[in-house]
Amino acid sequence: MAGKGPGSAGDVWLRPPARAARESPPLSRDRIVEEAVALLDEEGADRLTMRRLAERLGTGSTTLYWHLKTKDDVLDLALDAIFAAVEIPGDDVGDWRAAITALITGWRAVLLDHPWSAALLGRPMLGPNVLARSEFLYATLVGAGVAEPCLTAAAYGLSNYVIGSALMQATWTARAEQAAGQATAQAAREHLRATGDRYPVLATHGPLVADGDWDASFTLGLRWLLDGIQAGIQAGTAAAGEASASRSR
Amino acid sequence: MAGKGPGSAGDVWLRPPARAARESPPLSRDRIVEEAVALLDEEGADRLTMRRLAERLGTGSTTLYWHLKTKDDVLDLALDAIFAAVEIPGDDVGDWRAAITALITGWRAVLLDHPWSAALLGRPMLGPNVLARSEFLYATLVGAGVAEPCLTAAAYGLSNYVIGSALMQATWTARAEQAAGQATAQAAREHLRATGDRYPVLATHGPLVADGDWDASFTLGLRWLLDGIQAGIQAGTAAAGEASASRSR
DNA sequence: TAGTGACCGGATCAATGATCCGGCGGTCGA
DNA sequence: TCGACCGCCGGATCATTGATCCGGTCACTA
Repeated sequence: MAGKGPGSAGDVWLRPPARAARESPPLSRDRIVEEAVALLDEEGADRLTMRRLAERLGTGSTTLYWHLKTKDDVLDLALDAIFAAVEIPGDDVGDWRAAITALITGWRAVLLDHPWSAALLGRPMLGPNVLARSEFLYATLVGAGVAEPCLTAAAYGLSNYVIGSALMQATWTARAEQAAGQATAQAAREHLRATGDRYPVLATHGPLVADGDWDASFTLGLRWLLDGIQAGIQAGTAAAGEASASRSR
Repeated sequence: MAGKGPGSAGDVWLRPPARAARESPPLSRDRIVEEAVALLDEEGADRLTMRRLAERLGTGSTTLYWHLKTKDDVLDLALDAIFAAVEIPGDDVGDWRAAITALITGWRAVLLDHPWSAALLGRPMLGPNVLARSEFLYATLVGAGVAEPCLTAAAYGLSNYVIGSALMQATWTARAEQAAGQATAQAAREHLRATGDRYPVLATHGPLVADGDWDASFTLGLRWLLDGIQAGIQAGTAAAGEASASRSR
């Protein structure tokens, strides 16, 4: 009743302190994204709200919209931000297989470190961090001699494989501290056992019966893909050599 | 003003017709899911709301909650429902590679036919349709002689590969009639060209510069995986034979 | 004929994404 | 030195959405 309107110069105590008197810097886009990642890590994707994010930043929720257009921006930026942790192999690693293995492994580790990221993979990833790592992937493949029919297939295959693997594992793996995942996996096991007569092989050999070694399976599949790519290189060079030989003849 | 309260027996014209007089059956869970799939196909995932779904079904939104517990139920059921269209190969197909190729290809086709499904892959898939196809996958692998270290890796690798591929392609592919996807891809190309100096290889060989042949790349990667699995079989039998030989010796 | 249970929906609630519009305070030019 | 501009902030508010309360209708049965 005493107020003359929103933000009117009422009692000093009701006004926010001057910007200079605050401890925090003036809220950059980077700070928002950083806090968003922290919030996502701690509470999961469905708990990320503009209000909650603003609260953690000590600002009003509407302020965020000055730095970002929509909530999707936050998610896109957060998704790209975590890829900064993926180390791009230097020139000191051995062959191209080692380099790609290192990159893909790091990619996977990041996705699993931030389980919420798996659900966001269904959006265009055009951030600088992601692009830089894709650039390295392509460059390494090209440097290894992978030619165009196989090049796209190799890059796609590797990317899709990591993404799919991380998505699946994040779906099923229960972070030790979170009970929900455990409950889901447990219920799934139960469900499978209950209907075991309908799915005999799944009930015996399937996943979930005893969650296998994700890492080992991933590594094995990755090796298969790399073997295939390598075979493609040799076939390509052989064909090229053959062609040049026949041409010179 | 004339009404005595919600649902009170006012004018006949205001009351819904008797159930028997209606044309549609009494709204089963199956009918809801069927309509949900149609709605998702036509308008996409973000346009699926309980109200809109109920409206299409000619009922009130609250009625849906008698048949389903939450909206997630709708999504889970819809996701499983589309897999009914994946044909499980019969015994007449040739070797195990042909059978698995057929299954995986069908799996992929379904995911691409319903682009909204890609975004839902991050949830436990325990529906009967999905389980039946996973059962077939495992059974075929076991029948082909894939032993346990490779079995999990093979099943996971194949599943993850399809899922990742479909997710990526659904993200980037523009349905011809939808402008949004075209615009995104176009903007992405533009973006890549603009920052081409930072990503030289991507700008030349990368995707997006000229969207490659998704099908061919997918097929190639699938062949690599199958080759790896096949090699695993032979190595496994060789090792087993060796072990038994050394044991018998 | 009275009662039971499957099925339906208007009104309503809380949470959320997004926007309107006004306000502060530092800075820059005159 | 002063006043106008601009980058930055936020209270109040709106529309939408998922979900629930509670009462109503109807077919069927005893």
